[in-house]
Amino acid sequence: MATDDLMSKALAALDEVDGPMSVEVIHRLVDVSAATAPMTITEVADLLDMSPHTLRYYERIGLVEVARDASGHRSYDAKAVRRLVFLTRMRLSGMAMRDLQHYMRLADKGDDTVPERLDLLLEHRDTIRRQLKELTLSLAATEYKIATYGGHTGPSSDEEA
Amino acid sequence: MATDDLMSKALAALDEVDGPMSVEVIHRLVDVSAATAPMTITEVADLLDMSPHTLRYYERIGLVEVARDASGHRSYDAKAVRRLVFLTRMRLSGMAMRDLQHYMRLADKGDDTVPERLDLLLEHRDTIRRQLKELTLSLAATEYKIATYGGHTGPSSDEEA
DNA sequence: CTAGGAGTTCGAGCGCGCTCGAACGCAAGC
DNA sequence: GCTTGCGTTCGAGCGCGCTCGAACTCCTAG
Repeated sequence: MATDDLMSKALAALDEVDGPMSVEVIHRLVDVSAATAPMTITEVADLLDMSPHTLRYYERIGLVEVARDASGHRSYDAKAVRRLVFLTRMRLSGMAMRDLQHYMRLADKGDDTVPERLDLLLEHRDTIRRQLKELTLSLAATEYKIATYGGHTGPSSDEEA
Repeated sequence: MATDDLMSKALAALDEVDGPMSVEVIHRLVDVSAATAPMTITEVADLLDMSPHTLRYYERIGLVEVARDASGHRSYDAKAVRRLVFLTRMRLSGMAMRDLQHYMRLADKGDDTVPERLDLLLEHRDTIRRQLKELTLSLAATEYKIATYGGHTGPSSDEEA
């Protein structure tokens, strides 16, 4: 089973599945750029498919700053929402909270930190690539096992190897 | 950016990275089939790149049964090692402990449970496929962001969106 | 005036998958 | 005999990323 073989298998898999929510979510995230008016916590939560609890959590660990309205309620302006979209996207792709904190501290420091941020992104990209490769192998292994079961439905020769 | 475009990008990524350890680990796992003599806990731990602590943990949550030698030390026979290889592979591919427990309970019940186990595997395969798709999108998003930074190194137009 | 609902802060708790430490057992080597 | 080293059991702790509940405030509708 050559590596290229695995690749094509993985690709085929990707084509087969029409990601029920993931794709949709990302698309939704992309479209938020149009957001203008400040939003309430529940609106943002609904938009990003997360709980208000989590939004408050993100704020308290310093990932995002959020203004308050007259009565002390959070008011998410476009910038905050955009940042949360970015955060969500990165979290979805498996970036660790501590890395996001790091990244955001840099972002808050200004444009001088762009190169450093770029480094973080490049590193993250490599991480994703590694994950992709591992998952592809896992897929192959799982499909092999499935074939073992599906191939001959007789008694298993060796009790779960 | 069409989906096929993303696909090819992901594929290219897969080709670029030569997984420093993941591939190697899997290969090693595959080759263990030759194992014959009972092994000590540290030998198995070294083989599978995990700690003795973790091996004991796997045993105590019922994933695997391990015999003891005369002085009460664990003695991993070929069957146990094979099972651990399988477990490791599945864990690496992200199967949850509770699912593995379920699967192993079934395996211990005998061949009647093969269809049910097959279902679990099929489900897991779909999970991996979904993850692959999500990661591919994440990769695209990250590369887009990188391009944003790499493209023009001037002041960021909108402070981390 | 009162009840409801949405928001607030704060600190604690949870599920996962380990990870560790303390206290002990056993066999080999000096 | 005694240390060294590898193993044992048991229960507790940890890092992550939330998740929840209690107690409170504020605004609105009836």
